[in-house]
Amino acid sequence: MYKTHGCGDLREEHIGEKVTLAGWVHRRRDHGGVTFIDLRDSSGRVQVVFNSKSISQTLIEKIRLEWVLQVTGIVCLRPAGSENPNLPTGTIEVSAIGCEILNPAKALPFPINDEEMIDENIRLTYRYLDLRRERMHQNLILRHRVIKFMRDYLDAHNFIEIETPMLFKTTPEGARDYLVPSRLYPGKFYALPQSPQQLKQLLQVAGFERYFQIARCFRDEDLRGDRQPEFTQLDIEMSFVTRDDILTLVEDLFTNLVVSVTPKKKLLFSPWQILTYTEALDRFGTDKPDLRFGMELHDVSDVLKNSEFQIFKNALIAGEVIKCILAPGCADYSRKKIDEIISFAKEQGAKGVITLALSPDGVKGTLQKFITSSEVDTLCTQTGAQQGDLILFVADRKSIVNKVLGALRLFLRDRLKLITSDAMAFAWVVDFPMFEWNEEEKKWDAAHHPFTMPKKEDLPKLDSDPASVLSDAYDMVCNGYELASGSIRIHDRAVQTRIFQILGLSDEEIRGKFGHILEAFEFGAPPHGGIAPGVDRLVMLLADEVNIREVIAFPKNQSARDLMADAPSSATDKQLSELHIRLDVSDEEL
RNA sequence: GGGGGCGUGGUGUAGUGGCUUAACAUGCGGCCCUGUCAAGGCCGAGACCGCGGGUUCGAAUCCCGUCGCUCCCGCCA
Repeated sequence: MYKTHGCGDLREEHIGEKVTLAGWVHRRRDHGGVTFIDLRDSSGRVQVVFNSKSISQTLIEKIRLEWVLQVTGIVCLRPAGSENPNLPTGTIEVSAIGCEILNPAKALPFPINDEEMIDENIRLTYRYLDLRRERMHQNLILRHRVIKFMRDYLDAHNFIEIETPMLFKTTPEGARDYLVPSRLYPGKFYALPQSPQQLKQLLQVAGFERYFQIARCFRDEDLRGDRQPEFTQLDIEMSFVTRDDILTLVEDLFTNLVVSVTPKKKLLFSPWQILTYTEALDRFGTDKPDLRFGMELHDVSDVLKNSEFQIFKNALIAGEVIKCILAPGCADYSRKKIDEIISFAKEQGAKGVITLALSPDGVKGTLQKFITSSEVDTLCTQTGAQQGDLILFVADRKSIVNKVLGALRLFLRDRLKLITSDAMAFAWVVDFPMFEWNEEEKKWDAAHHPFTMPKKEDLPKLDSDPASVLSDAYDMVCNGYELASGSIRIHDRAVQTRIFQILGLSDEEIRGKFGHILEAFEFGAPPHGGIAPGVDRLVMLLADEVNIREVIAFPKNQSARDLMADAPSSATDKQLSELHIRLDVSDEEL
């Protein structure tokens, strides 16, 4: 080893010891006769003092930030008054008696000893330097602890971790697959898994009643702050369980994880709330509500059913709804602030936002002239609106109203700073619809995925009224993010085949794409179900980050490129020819 | 595929029609300095303001296009 101790591990108990350290120059303070260097390694930092005649002064003067040094010295108590209370090693220092430069460093493209926000382009190009920074170190250490906790917990609960292949099979449903061309089979492709869904179900057929995996998943869709093309799930599947068995286990896992890994986080609900999908949409306008604050949506179609206000009147005649949220204490909002709200709502798909301000000198806003005082009274009673509140109405189809007000709720959350830091509001959303109508392709899509078990009581409605069929699917949500999605699965060939048919797959496609799993169901498949919490998103929340790139060592940028390695990149003609691939792109595109 | 924001020395910012020979901090190079911890002091190098076109007597600044990054919508079973 190049070192006897970690820089950050030295304490007063080491005083008098001769130690050898190795690490990076975090900061240097050159006073001419004496030079201080803060040496950093993965354990932390310590101040090294160079004032001995035994070390060449010209050598020390050359040293710059991020050079890699090996330093031998004596651990000393710092002179009285020169302690640094901001450093765990602040009461001691290492008086150098020898120093070797292991590797110098060029001038850095951006500072490492500083948490200044740097352009993402540059950070990602020099990701290995970005990761040297304290914040990224802490994030990746946190990620490690989270994953270790999951493994330990599940191991203690008799789960078996099993790896499943990355090279698997493309499926017709779901996200766009990443395809991998096959050299040995011209014109054929593997697909990288969107999730190990089928494999974990087949492991249940195989008798592994409690399976888990820290599983990498791939989806070739556009990126978002909380979406990367490859991401990590804690994949869990269990046999002979009902929905509540899984919810109970996962709730216990996550509750203990947060308490133990990030004790400063406060769990707002224990036990967690359980909302139905319909309830979540009605009350919060989304199936992944942020429950850290109230500001619920109110359906006021009834209160305003006799309104003379043309927009409301027309909406109600068309069978649409009028819903509102209250912006507390915003009755005095200026035209400009209200315009910001309206333009945000329009981006979300609203035709507009109708306002009513309950200001001390009477009601104001768009509705002022069109609302009776008894309507105002009823409105206040029903919504809890108070003097000083601004009421924001949207009238439209229910789905649009929910989407817009749900987004507006989050907009106001940030604008009005409504959230307590460190709050974690976990909840379950259950009873999702089985199918969603795909207007573009005029067919039914699986709302969760096609292996989800419809609710038993809804099975008879599969043919007559697919829209009303609910499924045994559930989401875990937290602070406005979907952190996990799961379901009880179908384990019966006939039901599974029926679902594929409703989704518009031909018998041939069903046989070709899913024959293996259908056949497996005929060999004694146990009832089973599972869930897959997203590791990146969870760590992101625990690390107080707003982008999952911050908790992934080498992420892609928003255009799905790796700026450090410059991927994706061209393949050679030889590679392509071995893969039996001819390109259909112009030279400029290459 | 669509919309918003951003793009100025290595980095972070200021400058939004003439005061600019583009400013400040930090980093970089040099000199001084024996107790600092974001050390300090002095000196110096470093950006034709993402790129292309236009308006104007005059453009970092206004307009158009384009590229890149980012956030959002679509998409994400």
